[in-house]
Amino acid sequence: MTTILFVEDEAPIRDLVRFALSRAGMTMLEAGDNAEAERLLASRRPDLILLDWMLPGGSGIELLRRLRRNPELRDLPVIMLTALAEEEQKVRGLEAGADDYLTKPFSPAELVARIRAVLRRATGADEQGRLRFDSLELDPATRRAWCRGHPLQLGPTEYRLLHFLIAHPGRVYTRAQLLDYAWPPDEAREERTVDVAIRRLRKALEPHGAQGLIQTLRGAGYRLDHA
Amino acid sequence: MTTILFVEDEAPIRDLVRFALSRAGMTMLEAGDNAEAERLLASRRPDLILLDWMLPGGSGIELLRRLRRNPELRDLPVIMLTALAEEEQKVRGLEAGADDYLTKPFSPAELVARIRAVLRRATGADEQGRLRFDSLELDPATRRAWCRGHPLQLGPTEYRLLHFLIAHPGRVYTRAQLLDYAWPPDEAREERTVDVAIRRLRKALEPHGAQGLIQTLRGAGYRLDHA
DNA sequence: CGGAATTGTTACAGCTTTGTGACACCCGCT
DNA sequence: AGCGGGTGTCACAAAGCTGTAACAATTCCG
Repeated sequence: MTTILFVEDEAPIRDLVRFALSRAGMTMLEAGDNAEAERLLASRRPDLILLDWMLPGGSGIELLRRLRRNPELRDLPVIMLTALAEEEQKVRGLEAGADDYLTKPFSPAELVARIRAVLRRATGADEQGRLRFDSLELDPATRRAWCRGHPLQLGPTEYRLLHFLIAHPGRVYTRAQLLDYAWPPDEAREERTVDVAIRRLRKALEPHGAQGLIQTLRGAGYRLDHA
Repeated sequence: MTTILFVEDEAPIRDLVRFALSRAGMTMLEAGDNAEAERLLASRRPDLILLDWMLPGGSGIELLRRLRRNPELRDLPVIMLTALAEEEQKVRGLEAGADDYLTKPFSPAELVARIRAVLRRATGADEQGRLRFDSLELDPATRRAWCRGHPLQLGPTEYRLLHFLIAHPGRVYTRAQLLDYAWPPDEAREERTVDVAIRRLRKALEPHGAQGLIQTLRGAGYRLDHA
């Protein structure tokens, strides 16, 4: 489920956007100001941040700057919301690292379209929101995955792991990173847990002729890459 | 047959639109004001609402807001009609959740094009406004549902749940989302409530040979999909 | 070549999640 | 007030996953 954090002080606009998002199959986290947003980000990680420019107690750009300095949150796509009269600030927003901007007033369809576009850029999904790599395909909306067109039977952990890997193909991740990114953030887990999950995932791919896609880098971690 | 509800107080414009729609193979329901529109919506479900901004006895936006709060009607696409002089109000229409708007005067071709575009984006109901998936069929207008032609005996909750699922087939929804979308928005409910409702719905489908249509995704939620 | 470190593989116990039936409550109807 | 259908919650049963440990295989390095 795609989760959007909306930082906006006016409640009616929040309601409206929540409605538009829910119709598009997304859920919304809300924050009324920067402080609240940061509190929220400490515990939850949305897929995208929708940030109003004008906020009580510090403008949105401040939050944006702080985000970009935080290694954990740096990759979060941000869409800035500006009123028509604030045209010039839009520029500053983009300079500060926003991925896109939207001028109020906007249509729900436009909002959703922008969000999808930005997310597509950020995650490498195609027009339908599907992720693809080599002979693999994964659809977050239906929570299904295929290999050469054959549906894969994946448990929750295997699915999350494949989802993460396919969204970041080619990169090497240590076991610790994978535990961070593809596991629920609850408690501590043995690093070898990852090995077993990788094994289970490989086993699920094998019967469909996808060998060697998940590579081991001795001493470093794992990587999804062409065989 | 696509049915459009046109809420508009000026008869000449109604005639004009009725003509344009009939040439495009659509039928039109008419209402002169909000009250009449709501009376109509109680018994019939159009595929789209064409809503004039200026109405005697309450502006169109009021109806729009009330629509959006009604779970049964929330998915109905709405196109707002505004006069050129009301340009700025169009903004408010979109903010209230209209899917598109049209500025008077407009050409018949433009009207039909907008309607088609919006309908394409909206849910996949057929010409009679019925929803279908696999062996299931559901008619929002009469609030009835069938499985392989056999009428289903559903309580209100089961009906709303099936309605939502069949309108969004294939997608996975968490228990929290289902509570949001298929339950009255009153108060808090236990998430396990969804399990029980799903169970009751499954039980209602079973006798008619529809097993496995409602799938459980461990750790994620439920999904309506081909077995 | 031998040993150490790293990773692959398997099995299993425990735990979390879900299915299921029962029950009490609410509400509209008679 | 009594009745009955519908709904939310709880408790228990069942199923499915997952983490861990233990052992095998592989790689690395001297």
